[in-house]
Formats: sequence, C-alpha cells, structure tokens
Amino acid sequence: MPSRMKTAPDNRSGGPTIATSVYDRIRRDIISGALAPGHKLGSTTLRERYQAGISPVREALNRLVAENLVCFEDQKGFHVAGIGAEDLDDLIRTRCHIEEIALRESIANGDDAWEDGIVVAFHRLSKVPRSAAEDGFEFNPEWEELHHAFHTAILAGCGSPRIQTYCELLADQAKRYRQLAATISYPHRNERDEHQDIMDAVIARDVERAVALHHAHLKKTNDIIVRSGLSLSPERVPA
Amino acid sequence: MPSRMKTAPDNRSGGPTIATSVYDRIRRDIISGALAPGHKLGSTTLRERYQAGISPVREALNRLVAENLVCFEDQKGFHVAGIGAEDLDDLIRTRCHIEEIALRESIANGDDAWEDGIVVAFHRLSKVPRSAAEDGFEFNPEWEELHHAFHTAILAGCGSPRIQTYCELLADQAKRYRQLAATISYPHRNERDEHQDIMDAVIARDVERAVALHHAHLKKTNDIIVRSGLSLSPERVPA
DNA sequence: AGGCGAAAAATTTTGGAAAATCGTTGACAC
DNA sequence: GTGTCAACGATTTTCCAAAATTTTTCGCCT
Repeated sequence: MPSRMKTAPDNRSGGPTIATSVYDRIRRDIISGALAPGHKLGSTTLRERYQAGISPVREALNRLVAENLVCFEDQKGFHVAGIGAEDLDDLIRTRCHIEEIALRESIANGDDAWEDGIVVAFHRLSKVPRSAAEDGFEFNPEWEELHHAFHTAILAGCGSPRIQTYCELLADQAKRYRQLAATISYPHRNERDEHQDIMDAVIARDVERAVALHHAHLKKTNDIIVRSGLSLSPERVPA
Repeated sequence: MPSRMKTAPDNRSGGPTIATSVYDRIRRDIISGALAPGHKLGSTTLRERYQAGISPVREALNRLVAENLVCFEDQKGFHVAGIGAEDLDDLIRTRCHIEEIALRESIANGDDAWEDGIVVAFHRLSKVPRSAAEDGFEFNPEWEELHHAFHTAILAGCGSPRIQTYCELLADQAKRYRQLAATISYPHRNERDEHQDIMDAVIARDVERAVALHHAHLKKTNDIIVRSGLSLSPERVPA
C-alpha cells in the first residue's frame, strides 16, 4: 500500500477527481447498507475510511445530500438518511405517480430504437440469475444493474430529461430499501414473468395494462420490504 | 407541519454558517438574473464578490447544483445553468404533470386547515399590487413571495413530502425564467381572477376544473415568457 | 500562413491547520 | 437535591497554500 504516494496513481477507476471517486464509494456503501441509516458521517472517520482529505469528502457528502441519501444540518454535520415505514410509503407512492407519467409518455412517444432498447435490456436481464447463490438468496450485483437498466429503458422514451432524472433518483432510494430488506429475507417471486408481462404490454402499446402492471410491480416490492421484517421505526428519519 | 423550506430553517439575517449565507445570496442572484445563464462561476471571482473563503463558496455551489441552478463538470468548474426554449418546454410540461398529481391529492386529502391556508394566502396576495410601479411593470418581490405562497398552500395538502419538495424545486426554476422575461416586457393579464378561479374550484373540490385551470395557468406563463422575446438559444445549456 | 508542440498562466482540486461552535461534564452555590 | 454556569473536549467550519490539471500563449517548423 503506497501510503505516502503523491496522489492515487491509478485514479481513473471511478472518476478523474478524488471527490468524485469518494462520492461513488460512499454512495455505494449507503445503498448497499454498509453505512447504516442514521449513521453519523463524521469528517475524521470518513477521512480514514476513504483515505482522502477533508475537502473531497465534504464535497462528496454535499452531492449526496442532493440525492436524499445523506442529511445535513448546519453545525451538526452529516448523517446517512434515515429510513422509515412512512418514508417508504411516500417513496413508493411517489414512484407510482411519477413513473406512470413517464410510462404513458414513453408509450406515446417511443420510437423503434426505444422498443429495441427494451427488448435488448430484457434479454440481457433474462440471462442472469436473480440470486448469486444456487440455493437461497445472495445479492447479485449484475442482476441488480441489469434490472435497473431494464426499467430505465422503458422510461427512456418519455422525452423529458427532468422526469427521467427524477425517476432515477427515486429508483436509487428504493434500491437502498430493497437492499436492506434483501439482507434479511429472500422474497420468492417470479420477477422474470412480471417483467415479461410489463414489456409485452408496453410494446403492444397497451397503456392501461402497462400502467396497471407497473403499479403492481412497485407495490409488490413495497409489500416484500415491509414483510421482510426490516425494522422501519419512523424515528430513524432525522430530517 | 412540514413547512419544507429549501433554505436553512434558521434564516435570521444571513444564516449561522458562511456557507449557508453565501448559498442564499448566490441563489438569489441567479434567480434574479444578476448572474446570467451560462456565466462562469470561478472560485476567485466569487471569493471576492461574496467576501468569503473558497470552502464555503464551493459548498454553496455544490448545494445549488442539486437544484439545477448551477452546472458542474469535473476539472472545469461551475457555471450558472443555461436556459433554452427546449429546457423551458420540458420544465413547464413537467410542472403540469407533477403539480396535477399534487393538486389531485391535495383536493382528495386536504382538511379544513388546508382550506384555511389557501384562503388566507389568497387574501394576502390580493392586497398586494402585481407591479411595484403605478404605470408599467416593476418587479415586486412582495407579490412574488405571496404568489409563491399561494400556490404552495394549494399543493400543501397532497401529503407527500417528496412531491411537495419537487414542486418547490420546479417552481424556483420557473421563477428564474419568469424573472428574466419580466425584465424585458410586462405581460398584461388578470392574474388575480385566474387565482380566484383556481381557488374556487379547489375549495369546491371540483378536481377536473381545478386541474384544467391550473394547467392553463402554467401554460399561459410559458407563452408569456416565450413571447416576451427572451432569447432562448438552446446553445446556452452547457450540461 | 497555418499547424504543431512546449512552456506559461490561470483555475481547479486537495490537504492540513487554525478558528468557531456545540454538547458535555463537573464544580459550586442555593 | 437541584439548578446554573464556566471550562473542557469533540466536531464542524473556514482559510490558505501547495499540487494537479486544463487552457492559453508563444515560438518554431513545415
């Protein structure tokens, strides 16, 4: 370990600047649950954990506040955003609303390239197992990424950068809940068929059916998280 | 209860920290147009302009990136977010979508206190003239604030912190366009009646009428900005 | 003249140390 | 025993200077 090297020699993996690199790593750790909800993010601790100075760390945290993954209060520092049943409910309901908009617009405006993108994304997703382990559930990052890509592909046709960005934001927040729940219990469900049905309805331009399936898809995720036994005390939301 | 202010809650004359103070001031300057769209926000310049060190300035800018008022690129620094006809169109259409959701939810869930809030906000708004000058238009900050409060009051009943926060965000972005347009030409329109009609429909719980009026209200703003002659070259959007 | 490349300048990024602030502990008075 | 206050300790916030990077400038060659 080159402790006294001038700067990280190979800094390309993640971003050109240290701040961006630290941002990526903290972000991953929060979503994966390595940094627990409500956990204090003190300057000194993070400086050690990520081997960086105060400035990049602080910058990274500031960026994360924008995504609602980190809370900040003047003179009190940074905390990992709390979780709670109430917040989860708001999150899912908001996703239903916003993604319905994006879905309707996508179906209305989507062109051939858009359709192709969905088919490809689904195909890729189908080839990867839900769980990294044969028996029982083990987090599979590849599946997670392709799953995200599939849903993104569907909403990509909506034609509104703002709505698309916001959908991504909400999806990341939901991902954290999903991750936390996944560490506790493995929900058995046939997600492949769900995705297939959604895709079919979307490609067929059957708006109402697509919306209904999409809503059900999101609600099911919510139920699974709630049922997983994840302690969602509302007190854990600092802000 | 959740009076979600975007700025720090403790906003007494500058804020507790320099970063927050600088954040408020830059924010004001961008929305008011004092800092033109696309303008470079160099560390040295801002350090002089706001009489603060690099760290607080950088922190303030990072917070503003979250609101889409500032763009950032690694190794290239900060710029005031660009404007453009395309972006304005996206903004207005997004507002129509999101605020329709908030409006429907508000009408469905709003209680007596919510109704009271709307009536009070409207009353206060009615007492203040649209223009600060007797003849011709002059920007009236008091009216702007009360106008904002009126619309916020209507959407306050939606029960979703996320949607409400996002509405505020979009409203601030729209405010900048409105401000820039206002410096050029004064659009004559009877906004008081428009607000009255919206309020009446909302209080009467006439959802469809309220939504229709609300959409028309937003679209009219868009038309006025476009017609104001504000140069909206799409090239001015850096990111 | 125009294009190429290297030094120079300007700017961004980073690290650490000083200053300011908040929460706590402990002592003292009542 | 209780309440107040002051000093301490820990943490955040800020400033400044050095390091790394990008952009510009200028000389040089084709």
